[in-house]
Amino acid sequence: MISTKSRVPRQLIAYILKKGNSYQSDLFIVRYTKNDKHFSRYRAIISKKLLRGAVDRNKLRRQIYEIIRTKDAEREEKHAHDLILIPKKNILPRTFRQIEDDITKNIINRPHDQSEQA
RNA sequence: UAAACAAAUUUGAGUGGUCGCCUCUCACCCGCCUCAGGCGGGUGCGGGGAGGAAAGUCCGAGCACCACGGAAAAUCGCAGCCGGUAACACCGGGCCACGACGAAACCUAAUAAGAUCGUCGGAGGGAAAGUGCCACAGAGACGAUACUAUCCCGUACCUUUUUGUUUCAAAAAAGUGCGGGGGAAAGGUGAAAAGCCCGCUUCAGGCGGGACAUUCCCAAAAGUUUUCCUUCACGGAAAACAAGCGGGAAAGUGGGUAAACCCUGUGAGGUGCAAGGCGGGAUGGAAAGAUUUAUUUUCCUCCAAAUGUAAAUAAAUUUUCCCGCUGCUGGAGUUGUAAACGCGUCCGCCUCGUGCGGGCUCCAAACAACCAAGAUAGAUGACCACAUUUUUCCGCUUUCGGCGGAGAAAACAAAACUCGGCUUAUGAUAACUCGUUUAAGAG
RNA sequence: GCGGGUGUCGUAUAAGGGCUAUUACCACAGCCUUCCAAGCUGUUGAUACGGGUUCGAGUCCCGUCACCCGCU
Repeated sequence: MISTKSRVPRQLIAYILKKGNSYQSDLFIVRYTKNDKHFSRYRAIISKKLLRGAVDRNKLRRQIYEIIRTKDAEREEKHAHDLILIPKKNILPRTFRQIEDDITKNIINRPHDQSEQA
């Protein structure tokens, strides 16, 4: 789990989902915007259609936040972003290590600024 | 007594370490307002951090706002009795000619049924207010009907017999066919047959009596509640409610189905913490709708412009939500010890009873201790090591099997204002109770 | 969080409490054709699950499960 200030504030979520830029990794749909902080903020949203029980849904969200905490927690960045991660259906059979690889390679180390310029 | 199986109740998933999350108290630091102090942010020590079902949202409440002069109707529930309770569709007790299964006395040639007893279950008012439905089969399924059998009358004169006669004709009786009528005591059908039983009688209807159910009255009563008296305690008295049981009277009706409509009694105003209150409203986001202004496009008109119509975009205006605090965590609370009464159950004793004494479970006065979840796109996770169980693969040994290594799994499932129940999911391990089976022993 | 609704062969649909549960497409088999298609004939296959009421439930009542739709 990451602290409250490292998570995207609640009132920005609707705005990011509607107006933010978007791309997909192997396991996630990602929507993001720039922010004026010196660190990136994250939020994981899991659909009730993906996992029906509340226990499984809470566990997946905690694992995602745990990966972000160990790999990216409050890292200093010049151009930080607010990111929302939405898991896709093919995340279900994956182990913790496989999810960790996908987030590290495709999301945290991705140069978001280039895609904006393009 | 032991073992196995099954059910109910209680318990609710190992240990340690690293990093990390939410919240509370205290201390320190920073910033702002003000100078008692308050607000915001940060750091550190310490405390706390999901369940028996948090679930389904099926009932009952608290709490909050809105509406409201009263009554009735409609709609939606509930349904024998007493009590527990804030309340309930929950729980406990006892009742029932309510149902199922079992036992066996009496009766009987024997069986069945039946009064009785035991166990389990029961959404258990009313079918004598009315309406509807009851397939197939069957005569008939509820204002009864007329198939078979049966009785009466008429008729045919086909058959037989008798009387009579030469014969024919005629008459009577029986049988058969046809028509009309009487009529429910017999049958087979069916889940169910005009309610049941007994006696007398008729060609057949018919008559009388009994038992049960219904209503009213009377007497007593399981049980419960309240009050009073007395006592160390046991206890006693009175009043109220009282299902069912018994007696008497009336009525003179009787198939089933009300989880069919309905009738009777009884209850319910609506919305739900996203209720509601306070603050903020600077910027921004979402939704809704309208107005104004500007631009662009289309249409009408047209030489063109302006005006008008429709659409899109932008800006402004309005409302609601998004934000912070509150409601918000202490409540009909939980745990432990446990008196007395009482229900249940087991054991012993005798005078064998609605008996006495004792043990256990439940219930529970009183006392003590504790209250430490309050998140808000929603706080408990990840990794490592060890231990237990199950399982897969590989290697060694090899009769079942054992040893070593690697991997996987270890229930159902997570608060969202708070309680009381119900229902459903799961059941490692342990405890206790009841039941069944087997084995051994005793009578 | 709150509320409403629906479950019938593989698919889409019928069925006043009274059947061996209807019809069409699909599937399978046969006929027809040189072969395929079309056509004809036949077969298989279902009341979501568990109880209750009733002589008798797809239907009535209760409880689960799955799915769908609203409010927010």
